[in-house]
Amino acid sequence: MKRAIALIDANNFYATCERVFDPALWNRPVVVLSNNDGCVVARSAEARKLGIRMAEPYFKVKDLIETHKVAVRSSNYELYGDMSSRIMDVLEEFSPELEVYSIDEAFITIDADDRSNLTEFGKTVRDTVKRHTGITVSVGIAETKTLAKVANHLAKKSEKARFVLDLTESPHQEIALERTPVGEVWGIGRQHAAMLKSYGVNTALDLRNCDDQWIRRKMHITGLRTVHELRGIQCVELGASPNPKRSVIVSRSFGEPVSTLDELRAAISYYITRAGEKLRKRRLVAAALTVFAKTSRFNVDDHDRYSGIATESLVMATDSTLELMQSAQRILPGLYRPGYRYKSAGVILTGLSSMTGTSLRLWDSDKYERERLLMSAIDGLNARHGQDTVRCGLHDNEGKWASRLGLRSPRYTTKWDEIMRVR
DNA sequence: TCTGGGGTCCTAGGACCC
DNA sequence: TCTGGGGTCCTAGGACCC
Repeated sequence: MKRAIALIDANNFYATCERVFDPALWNRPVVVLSNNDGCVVARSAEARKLGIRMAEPYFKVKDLIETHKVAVRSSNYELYGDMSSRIMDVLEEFSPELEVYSIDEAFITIDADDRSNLTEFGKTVRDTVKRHTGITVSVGIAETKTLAKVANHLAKKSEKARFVLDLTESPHQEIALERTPVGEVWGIGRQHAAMLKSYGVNTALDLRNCDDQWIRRKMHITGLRTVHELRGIQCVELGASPNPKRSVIVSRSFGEPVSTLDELRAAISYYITRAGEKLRKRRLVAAALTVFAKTSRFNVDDHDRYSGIATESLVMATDSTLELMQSAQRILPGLYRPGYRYKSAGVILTGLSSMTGTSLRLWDSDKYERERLLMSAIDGLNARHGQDTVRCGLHDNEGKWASRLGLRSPRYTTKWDEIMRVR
């Protein structure tokens, strides 16, 4: 049986989520901002046309936004996450093999014996997702993930083809590759794109025709895989779903810069709390913890720039917020340097493995068992009464470091008191 | 004044071992 | 003064992704 891969990717996902719950936004351009209201991370088609670019700092486009009455929202990840899982539920019905690649896209494998039907299949997928969730998706179909990405990219630009493109037939494939700038290929970032262009490799087709040895030398094994994928040779397997996570990261940039160790302690406490919740939700334990704090990367003067990082291996892998917090507070002073204005910080948990009970603890097992009961009680209370109703630690939950989230829409689907009202 | 967050994979280089 | 070879494991940092 011949198989093909389809990439399904939501169009302007965050902006469309906002519109689904606030139909007045359909008549206006919409942008969604990142945490701390820092950058534009999603734009409706109209906002895109105004020249607002992806990842552009908000303050740089504020005037443009006001002039054109663009609707602005802070990120509402609870809402987007919930909409995302609804889309994935629909996709799962179309294929047993589903890889959720990001919040707004997924790969599925499909039976490609009857090639004439692939475009129709794509349209059915798109229509069904639209009907069940209100979200429009694009569908790109090809022999490998990288080619499916190319197909999806072109499908997005073609409302006429109703956002579906099948590239399994080779003449279409050549034309598509020729129209795709090399920097738009999945896996080719800014550095590699610039390098390739300096050698006259400008399109995806040029890249496909490059010499293997040369690619290996210039872009290592990952670059070579990309080139093979463009030739239709599958190198990037469909990930098992859900693929196990290798790290948990919680980091934020601060509302305002902070300078004292105490303020950093409070921020790190908050991040550890979030990280512990993530660990327990995924039923994982961590064997090592990293803490970092940095000044703004936009500081011009070298003397104003600093980035401190420290890692500690934990004697026993843990998911206890208390243990993680003790470790983090222990190593934080080692990376702190007075005299800097810190603009962001975070924690990284690594050495993850699944929770298999506590019987392997050689010592402190009673204490750990008590902490586990405590954690699950706290998680339960917070789930019912709201985040941080009960929390661990000595530190204040607010401060200059807290992020700004001034323009967030209600969490319509996950919070009872923010549910939509129909008058 | 104001510039996101959460991930993955790969490589180089150091520590350490026999 | 001369100064192996092969291997593993760990970490830091780069490049990339959405």
